[in-house]
This record gives sequence, structure tokens and C-alpha cells, in this order.
Amino acid sequence: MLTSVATTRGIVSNRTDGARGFVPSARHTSFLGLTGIPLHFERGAEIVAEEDPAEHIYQVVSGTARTCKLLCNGRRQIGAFLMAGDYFGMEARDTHCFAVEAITDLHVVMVSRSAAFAAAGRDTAVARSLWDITARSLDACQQHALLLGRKTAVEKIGSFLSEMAERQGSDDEIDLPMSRQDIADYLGLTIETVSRTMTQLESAGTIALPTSRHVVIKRPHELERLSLC
Amino acid sequence: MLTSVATTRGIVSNRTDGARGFVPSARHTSFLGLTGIPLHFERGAEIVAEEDPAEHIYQVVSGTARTCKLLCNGRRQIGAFLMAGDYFGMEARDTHCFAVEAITDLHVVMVSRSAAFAAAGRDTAVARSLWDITARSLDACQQHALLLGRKTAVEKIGSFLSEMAERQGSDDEIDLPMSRQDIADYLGLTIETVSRTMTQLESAGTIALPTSRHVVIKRPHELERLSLC
DNA sequence: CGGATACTTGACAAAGTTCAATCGCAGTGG
DNA sequence: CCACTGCGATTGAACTTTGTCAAGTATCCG
Repeated sequence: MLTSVATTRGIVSNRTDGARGFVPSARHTSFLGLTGIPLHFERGAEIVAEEDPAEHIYQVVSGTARTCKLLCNGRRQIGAFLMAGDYFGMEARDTHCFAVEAITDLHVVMVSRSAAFAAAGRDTAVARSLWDITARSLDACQQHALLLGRKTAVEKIGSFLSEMAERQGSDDEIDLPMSRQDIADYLGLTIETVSRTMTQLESAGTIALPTSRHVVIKRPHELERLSLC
Repeated sequence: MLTSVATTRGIVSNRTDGARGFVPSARHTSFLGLTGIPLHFERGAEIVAEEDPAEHIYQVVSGTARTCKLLCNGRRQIGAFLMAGDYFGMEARDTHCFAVEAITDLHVVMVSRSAAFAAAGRDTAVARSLWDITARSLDACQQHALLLGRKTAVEKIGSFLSEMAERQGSDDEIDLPMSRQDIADYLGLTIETVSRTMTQLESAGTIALPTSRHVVIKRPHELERLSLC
């Protein structure tokens, strides 16, 4: 379900992911030992729909996306926020079991699933890196399950803010690309509880909220304590 | 952290896992194209501890195990119940990020992680199957995250019972090898809520509980409705 | 039979949700 | 430039669900 078109602009990685770093180029981008196709999506666009055939593997170049699963009565669970360097589309089955949507303007590179598997068959390093990406996603998902099942609202928000700070490489300032509703659906809370808990952390002096999308961490130690325990 | 000893008894698979079926033998068992070592653990034994170095990959031959993560105040999240045919120990990092404990007497086969990766390097099919196992775990974990984040107590219990029925290949009778506490920690509930919800489903005529560990599904359709929506 | 363990039940408390109203800010048009 | 509009975020109050604590029952096993 590709509704956007590929841009012709060069793409610059703003984060290298260990051994799997990728190099900017004019039209194509190296990715899993293959020539990936750069694509651009607008804020709100759907890159992958739930139940779509799983034909491609993607890496985020810039921007943020969310993976969503839906339940009846409009209940939604966001599995992960995908940022520069993150991969998605590696499915065990032939169809995607969640949708992927652009939260901001989004640049990705795409390779076909069959080409990736073929490359993995030829090149052991590619196979290993394909496994590594999947295993890392699994690790993140298991960590997230612990949060969803056993943490309180404050601990969830604390963990979330710590995670975002770490992923943005900043110790004390975070720009949140996602709405309160997205945060709520990621943490298994309601938008109101997210809002209230943020205010509560602000009142306690743990964070400051110059704007609703910009968080300043005043007491990182306090946040760590919340997220770890 | 292997506290039990390997048995010398032959091991019989009571479930083949698609293309990755494994064949019983007197002492060693084929597993990911390697010769696996059969091990036996007693009920309650810890096969893997949290933060243990990840040196082996396992497949369950018979019995049931649980994967656990711990938080402070004794809060626990069970990530999965592992039954015959299931794999565990495939970690992205060098240490296990959860413990694995035997719920019943447990037979597993074990191969060393490095041997598995070496085999994957030599044999494309092994590499693919290693990826497949990991991707399947990821899929299950994402499904479980949806349950933990967005389902009510009844829906959680409904989903759990449906899952168990399916895994036991039975449409209407389930033997639960795990305690109410295990179920609670799997579903992100308390033991009391699990108990109450089971009774509630029994009163509604959806299930019967001849004993606390044996569930008869009287209205499978009703359970489906709960778990899907 | 006695003791331990697991499960169930009840009464109450707390955390989080729901519903509704309000605020604040960016964008738009007069 | 300022009022108006729309949307996201915040706040309040009532309510629900689930958790907590405590007691009671069932079951297993020596």
C-alpha cells in the first residue's frame, strides 16, 4: 500500500546502527547488502496496512513512524515508534500483522523481502544481520510487554521519557514527534492519564514542559528510578 | 545455570513444528541441523537465569516452561509459556534478558549458540530457520503486547483459554499446567482477578471447571468472541 | 488426620477510565 | 491587527475496573 512516490533527493543517515550503517547516495541506498529504494511519505500516510502482503523490508532514514494494531471499539495498541536507523516489515508470516504509519514526514529505504532473503542465502553476513535486526525487535517487544503488564502509569511515562531521551541521544531534552494519543496507545493508557501524569511529573520538578511536545528532564536520576523499578 | 542433569532416556516429540520437526533418538536429537543434547529438569527448576550469558539455544521436547522478567516489589511478567516444539534462548544480546523455569517436568534439547550460528553460516536453510523461529517469537510477543495493553480482564482470560486450547490441539478441553499466579503474571492481572474471572465465565456457562487445572469449553464461540474483540 | 499449598470469595481501596468542560495555540479570514 | 475556528492538550468529577487485604475452602501428600 504505497501511496507516496519515491523522491529523487539524496538521503542522509543521521544515525549509524553499529555494523549495519548505511551510506547516503543520490538515488539508491545500501541496505542489507542490497540497493534499497528511497521513499518519502507525508505525515499521516500509511506505509503498510494491517494484513497487507509482506513484500518489503524497510529502514527508516529520517522522521518517525508508529506500528499499530487495532481492536474493536477503536482500541489501538502502538507496538513501537520507528526512528532513523530502525527497521520494519520483517514478518514471520506472509502478511503484515500491524500497520505502519508516518507520524512526521518520513524517509525510508525499501528492499524486497525476496531479494533480502536471496541475499541472505548468498551472504552469511546478511543472513546474520537479518537475524540480528529481528532479535533486537524481539528484545524491545519483550521489554515493552513488561512495561504494559506490570508498570504503573508514572513508571510507564518515566520509562517512555527515558527511552525517548536515549534514542534522541540527549540526556536532558526531548522533542516528542508523537501526540498524547500516540503515547497513550503505546503505553496502554488513556490520553487523560498521560496528560495528568506528565503534569504530575512537572509539579514534582522531575521534568519541565515548555510546550506539550518538548520535555526538559530536570532530574534524570528521578526518571531512571521510575523506569527501572 | 544448569542445575539438573541430562537423562539417558530417549526423547519423543509429541508435536512436530512444520518443517522444523525433530526426530527422537537414544541420546542426541537433531535440532537446527545439529546434534542437540537432551536435558531433563524437574518442576520448578531454573533452566536459564536472567542475565545469564546466552550460550545455548533450546527446544522443548515435553513439559511446560515459563519465561519470566522481574521488577521490584516482586512484580513479575511472564513473557510466554513454552511447550513441546517451542524454542527459547535466541537472544540479540550476549545475556539472557529473562529467566526460563520449568513449570512441569521438562525435557529439552540444547545446542550451543556458537554452533548454531556456525551451522547457519554453512547452511542457508539453517540460517533461514533460525530467523523464522525468532520472527515467530516476535509475532507472538507483539500479539501479547496488544493483549496486555488494551484488553480487559475477561478478554485476557478468553484469549488465554483460546490460545491454550489451540496449542493443546483440543477444541473443548484444556489441561492447565500452570498455576493461577502464573496465569496472572502472563496476563498482567492479579491471581484474584484471574480466579474471579474464571468463576464468572463458569457462571455464564461459557466454560466448566471440573478442577481448577482442567477447563472444559462449553461455548467455544463465546470464547472466540471475547478473544478476538 | 494434619499441615501445607493452591484456589476462591468477600469487602474495601486505589488506580485509572470516562465524560464533559475548559484552555491554549496555530492558522485563517475579516 | 484582532477575532474566530479547530484541534490537541489539560483539568475536574463521577464512576468502573482491578487491586489489596483478609478470611475461608479445597486439595494434595505425608
